[in-house]
Amino acid sequence: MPRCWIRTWSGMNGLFPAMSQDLSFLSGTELFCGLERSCINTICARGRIEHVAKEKLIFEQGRRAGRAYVLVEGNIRIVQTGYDGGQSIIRFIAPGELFGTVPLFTDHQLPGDAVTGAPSRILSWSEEAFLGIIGQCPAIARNVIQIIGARLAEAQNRIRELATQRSVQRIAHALLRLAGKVGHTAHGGEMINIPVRRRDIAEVSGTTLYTASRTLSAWKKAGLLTAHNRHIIILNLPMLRGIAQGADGCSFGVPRGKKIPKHEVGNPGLSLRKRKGAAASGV
Amino acid sequence: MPRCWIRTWSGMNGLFPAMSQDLSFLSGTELFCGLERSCINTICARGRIEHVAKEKLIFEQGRRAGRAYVLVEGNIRIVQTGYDGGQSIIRFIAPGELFGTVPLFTDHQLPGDAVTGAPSRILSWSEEAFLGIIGQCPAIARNVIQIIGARLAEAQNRIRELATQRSVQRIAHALLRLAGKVGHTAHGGEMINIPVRRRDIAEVSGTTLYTASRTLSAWKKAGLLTAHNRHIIILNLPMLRGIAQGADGCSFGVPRGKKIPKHEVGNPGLSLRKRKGAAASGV
DNA sequence: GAACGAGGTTGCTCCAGAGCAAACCGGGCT
DNA sequence: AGCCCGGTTTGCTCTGGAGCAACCTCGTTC
Repeated sequence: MPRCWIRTWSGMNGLFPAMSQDLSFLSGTELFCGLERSCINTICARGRIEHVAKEKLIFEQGRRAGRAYVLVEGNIRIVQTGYDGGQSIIRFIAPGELFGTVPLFTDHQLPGDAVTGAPSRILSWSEEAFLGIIGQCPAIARNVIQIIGARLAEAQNRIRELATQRSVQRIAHALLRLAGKVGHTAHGGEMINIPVRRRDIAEVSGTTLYTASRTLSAWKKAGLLTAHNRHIIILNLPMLRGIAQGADGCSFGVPRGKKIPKHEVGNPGLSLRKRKGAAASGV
Repeated sequence: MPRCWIRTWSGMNGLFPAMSQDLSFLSGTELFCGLERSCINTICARGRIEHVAKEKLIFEQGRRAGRAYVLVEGNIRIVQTGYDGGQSIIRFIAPGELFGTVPLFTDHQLPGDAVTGAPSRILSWSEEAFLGIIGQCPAIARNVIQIIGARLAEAQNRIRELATQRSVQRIAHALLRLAGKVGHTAHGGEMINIPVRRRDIAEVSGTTLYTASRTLSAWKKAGLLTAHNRHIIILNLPMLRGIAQGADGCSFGVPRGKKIPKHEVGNPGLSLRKRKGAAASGV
């Protein structure tokens, strides 16, 4: 886990020129994929590095987008808030990922708040610098298209899920996506390397805190996963995949109030009337 | 309305080289925006034009993406189908729009079926040709990023809507988006220039045929819109916007079975307990 | 013009899950 | 140690809207 070794500032301070930092891992990231090291170094030198404490705001929804960001270390969530407070987590950003950059190409409106979930290191460029880089380096332009394209495909999958699946499946999908992104085998399972609250789960999967809590409780009880404070470890990945696919499995439909009639669990019969369904697994 | 003057073939036939067609309007479209005419002509000459009858499949979900398409005339819907039949309309394509192209940059998996809703003319390029064009013409590359970026932003809005709004608001949003895209003032209202079935409405707004039908019926009854066979005309745009914003307005909450207790309509009290809410209007 | 079929409407039932309240739990700070 | 506070759990209630069935409407075909 990332450790916070700098925590003297309150907001976004601690600027450094991006050189002489350990940025070698960048060559494997989505944005720099396929570029040669020297090129990456040059590009990095034109950016700057910031250290940010956890639970700090990097940028705010609705503000004018003016920089391109890459997360170097830590994690970030992008949260879109409705005019009356409804929130939805657009995505979690893991190290190596680009963020806050798309609106540079469109309406310059940042689509959500970016909030650190852990002490983080962020590399960023001014708009001019980034556009310059893109102009000079077609490989980066292509990578940007690829990144946005992949996110669009994922978003479309999420839309279909929200429209046609029930909360249990969506929560399963959310966990699987997180595991795919920041998963890390440990403690006999796949551990999600970002501290997530029940509320976060709810906001990525389009349900409520309560439903998320109940669902995870049920899964915990069933041995599908464990969770110590904000950390989730998936113990039975195949089963979770099954649930995500709509194979309601064995009455994991979250026990709620009314007892589930206990004639054999094998094939519940009721609640099998799934709604509609989902397709080609989400990205 | 587009008229089909060629209808001799059954599937995707009627190929023509893209020259000598009336493609002048392309200069105003998202992909070619900002390019000079001569450049557009050259690019078009490298593509081909196809005429397709209505309700025909242009490409199929899951197939390998191999071409970049621009709709010249007609309309198309992109439908993503779940493994068990659940469907969601990813988007409607209006003349001038790019489609089927994003996966060329990612995994080459087409995200849904493309189906014509009217006789259509389609301009398209092979993958190599399109990549060549992009490589030679940075303005096009920038336009592609912009197009995908805007769609991503819209998708994120839809996600939040699905997660936090109720069906009535989502349906209102869907209609407003359609009106914004293919709207055309006529018959004393804003007419949606694509024939949409109730089922289509349901599939863009993430609800069911029944709910969509009930909602539109209620609105029709309230004089908010009219609909002759597949054509919808919005008569009261501001009111519809209000509903989309969550201003539940005056009990347009779809009358269903139980009568709404009729103490003053002014401020219903109940059903005011909106769920959560939406933000900065969807793209 | 009769028959057909796709689409639209509507009554009825029922349940998934939203929403509230109250209790609980654990970590960090004093 | 004890308190505080954010997060979690869970019982209970209530409703939006899914899902079915029956029926209606209208455009197309024979």
